[in-house]
Amino acid sequence: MTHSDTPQLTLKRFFPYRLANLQAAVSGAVGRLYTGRFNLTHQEWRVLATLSEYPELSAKDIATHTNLEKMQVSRAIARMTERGLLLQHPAAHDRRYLRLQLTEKGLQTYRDIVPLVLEREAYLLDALSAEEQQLLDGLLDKLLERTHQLAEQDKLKE
Amino acid sequence: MTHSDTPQLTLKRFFPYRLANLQAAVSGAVGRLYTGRFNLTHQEWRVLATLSEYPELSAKDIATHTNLEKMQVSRAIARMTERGLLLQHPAAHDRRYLRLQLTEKGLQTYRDIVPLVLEREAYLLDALSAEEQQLLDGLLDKLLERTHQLAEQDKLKE
DNA sequence: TCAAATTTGTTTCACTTGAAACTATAAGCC
DNA sequence: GGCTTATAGTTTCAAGTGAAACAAATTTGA
Repeated sequence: MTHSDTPQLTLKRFFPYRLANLQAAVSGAVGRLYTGRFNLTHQEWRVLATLSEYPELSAKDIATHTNLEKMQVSRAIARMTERGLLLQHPAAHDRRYLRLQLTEKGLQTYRDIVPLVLEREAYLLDALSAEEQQLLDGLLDKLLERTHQLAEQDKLKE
Repeated sequence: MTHSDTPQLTLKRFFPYRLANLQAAVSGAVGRLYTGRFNLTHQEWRVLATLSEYPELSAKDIATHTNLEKMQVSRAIARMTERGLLLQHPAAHDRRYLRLQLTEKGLQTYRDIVPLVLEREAYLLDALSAEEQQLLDGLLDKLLERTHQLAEQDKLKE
């Protein structure tokens, strides 16, 4: 290694940068499917997908499931309710909780979108062999685990 | 496969969702290094890194190199100039162009940050074996290529 | 039992952001 | 040359965002 005061950093090879670019591109590619025709934001799509999978969650639960802030969920819910995609009822056992329920229109929207995004996901992953896909899956998990460790470390140092 | 009207989608296993979560976590982990102590935004960091690598680029060039919009670059440049991190001179041959140049303070800031982010990148990637790292690199490239194809397709359909 | 603390969800306020309009300069074309 | 078009960068304006304050309901713990 030659002598140098500053370690080398090449932005184009910097992993966080590469990951950010890929994510933005993937997010855009999938987002184009539901922002235009279905007029859903990214967050609304997540709420829709989560409620389809787990009916009658509360806003809090959705925040947990979707990695969104409770505020973003609150706003997504408000817009979706306004547009007739879901209904809110205060829960009987604890009136702080909202029981959220997709309307038929909400469910239909979900059913319309799912094939589109799955097809696009499949197209993306088709760039990889089955083995590579499985490997990628594991790599993402390992990396995510590390970010949790870093978050822990930083929290302690605060 | 059992019969079902709607193909299955499990948000937690949905690749774009997983990628978005990982990216947010990685971006956060690295961002914490320069947002707090150095008071740089994500975009300012990219501009700083790019100018360190390629001195005297124009704003347009930086936008290209960093995957930022020209507007974001314009704003980053304005803030960084104000804070004494860089200088702008109109280019002699074409006065529309800005010749951007890091000041000593800008360079020093860069030199201070580089070891921190490189260390963090290394820590993240240490979750993977050398082979896995190389593989990941290739996978990201292949996937990125696919997103370009999708962008092309969508552009034509517009 | 009832005051303090906690939890769920909303709202406010200041800041950031993106799209489009705009300014200034240069290039193309007759 | 002079008119149109294109390009670099900035500004404006409306919409989106996050942090923190807030309201309402519930739990805790003397």
